[in-house]
Amino acid sequence: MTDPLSDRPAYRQVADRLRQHIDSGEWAPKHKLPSESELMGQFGVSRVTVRLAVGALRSEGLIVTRQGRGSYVRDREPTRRVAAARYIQDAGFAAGRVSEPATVFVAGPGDEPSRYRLERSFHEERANDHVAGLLGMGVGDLVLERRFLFFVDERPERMSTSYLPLDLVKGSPVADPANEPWPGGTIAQLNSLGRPVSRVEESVLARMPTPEEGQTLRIAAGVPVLVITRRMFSGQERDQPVEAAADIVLPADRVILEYVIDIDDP
Amino acid sequence: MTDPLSDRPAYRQVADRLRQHIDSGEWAPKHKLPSESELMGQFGVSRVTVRLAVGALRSEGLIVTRQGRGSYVRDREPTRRVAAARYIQDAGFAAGRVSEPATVFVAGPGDEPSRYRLERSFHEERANDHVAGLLGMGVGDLVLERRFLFFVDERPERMSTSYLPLDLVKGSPVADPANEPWPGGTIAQLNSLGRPVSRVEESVLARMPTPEEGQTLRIAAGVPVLVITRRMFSGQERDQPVEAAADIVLPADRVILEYVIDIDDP
DNA sequence: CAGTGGTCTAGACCACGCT
DNA sequence: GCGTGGTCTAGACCACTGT
Repeated sequence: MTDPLSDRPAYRQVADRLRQHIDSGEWAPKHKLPSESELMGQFGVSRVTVRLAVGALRSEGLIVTRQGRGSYVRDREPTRRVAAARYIQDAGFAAGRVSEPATVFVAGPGDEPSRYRLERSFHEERANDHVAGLLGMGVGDLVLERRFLFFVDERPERMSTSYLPLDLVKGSPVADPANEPWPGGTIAQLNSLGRPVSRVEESVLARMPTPEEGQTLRIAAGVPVLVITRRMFSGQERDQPVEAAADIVLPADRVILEYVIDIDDP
Repeated sequence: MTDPLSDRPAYRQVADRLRQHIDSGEWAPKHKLPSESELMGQFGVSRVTVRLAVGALRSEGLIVTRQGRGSYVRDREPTRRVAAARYIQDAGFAAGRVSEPATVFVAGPGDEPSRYRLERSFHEERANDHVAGLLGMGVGDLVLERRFLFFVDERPERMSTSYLPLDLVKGSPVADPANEPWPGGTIAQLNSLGRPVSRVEESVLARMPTPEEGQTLRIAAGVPVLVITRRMFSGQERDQPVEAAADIVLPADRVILEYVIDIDDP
């Protein structure tokens, strides 16, 4: 029963009570919540009120709801740790100092189901404001735009759009989608073009997914995306050229980003 | 008017149409949406349907709604860039090589309104699983737990809980809340204890805020938080001790994190 | 005061998932 | 078939914001 004398609206009271069960661990992940009609009876409220409460928990990312089945405490799926150190390993691989690149792709389709899978499409485009700003070039300059959709175990796990100056890659193997996935990734590709990467800059933000992102990456309600904007530089001087840039979108319930900041006394 | 023949539910059709106006830029930030009764008339649907549509846009972080006033296209507030390089600067400051720490606090209250403000509370606690794992100590070991709430221009902007091994700081100026804010932050504090920081590790995730976080940090609906888990190390060997750890919660609409990965050939 | 969104009710029909 | 959530309606009263 809800307390009609309380200032707190009924749907919040219901949400609070359900949240307690979840936060306390009494209802573990995958636990099924009472059905809407059961909640109507338990709390003596209408269906709309129950649905407001359940909707609030869904927006908080605490539960998932499936039509015809019910609402369940969200299953915290195993998260992949995405370490920035992978760039260092890829650079070592590209230079021949390390035997393995950071990410191993299984190119499939083979007889075995492939653990990793990649969709991609390449287009020549003219740089808009955003891209021109990233690459340090002029608006309207030609770039190779590459869209990738990366799966792990048939789950979409990363969506990215990458930009390369067209005059850098035109006619090279890098511009051929058939060469993807390329062992060692973009760093190895730039290395093959005679532009060894010396520095990578990433800026990270989080927001709710657009409807399209939600659909493509199969993101549940109440789950944000992490957006990484990445720039790669070669050479040691200031005002280094930007060799490549990318916007990377990751479902936030499946990844943790890891960074190491070394503090070296000079 | 909505299309009743379409498979797409009426409330989604309404949301789609409103979203178009926003995505196209036709409705700029701060633009007022039509009132619920106007939308009922324009689309020929009931109020519940209108509210479902508006609620969807709110969950996507596209609009904010204020009772008695209306719904508005969300104003993208200026974001603060939080650069990991601040640790390097703070370390330089602590070592006396750099004259300014990365962050300058105005301790207020003075006659001038303070641009930065800090609330803090210190407690001695026993490490739970999470804290023990972070600091590499045993469960139940004593730690100094410090809670900080950091404001910029009277807007809450960061909430953090920091952990230090109690035997490291007990009786030192670091354990005295009156010494906050400490120029150069935790890095300078560890330096003063004879533990110069050589490496910082951060892991970053995003999720929706808990109701408490939403209230404390004044986060609008549809805005996630970035959560940084930070560990600081001193010394050069492997199996270095963890000198300090912190969980940092940031509203995702106000910050962008920046990281640099240097790739140095050995 | 009028206009706005916030909450809530009772009732209806539909679509999906499982047995 | 039955129970589940998904969508939708008409109507009501309240709380807040501004004139």
